Amino acid sequence: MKSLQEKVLRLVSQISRGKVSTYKEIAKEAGSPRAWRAVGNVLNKNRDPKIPCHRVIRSDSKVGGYRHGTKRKIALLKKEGIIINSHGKATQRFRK
DNA sequence: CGTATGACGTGCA
DNA sequence: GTGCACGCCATAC
Repeated sequence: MKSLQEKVLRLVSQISRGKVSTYKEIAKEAGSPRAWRAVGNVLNKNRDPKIPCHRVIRSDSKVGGYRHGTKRKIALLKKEGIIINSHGKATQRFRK
């Protein structure tokens, strides 16, 4: 039985560049549709350089937060090709 | 073992 | 449309 963290990290690392996913979707794919809370926690505590955690946004299409700073996350997403609205929303498509 | 926290989500005023 | 409050899971202390 893999820890939630392992599943989450794996799914996040599977996200293609230029695309984003949501905490809820990841939690659902991880096997716990109600664990989006834990998903965010895992990513926060486990800052892995090989995990594009900045590609994970909220279900509202909002960028959400980032351990390094939300601004940083937005900048990375923009570099990836994701367009962020003035309201902090990712107008680009999400999921893989 | 029990309490508190968190990069959240949804509902209601 | 905006703001507040409650609910939820897993992990850390």
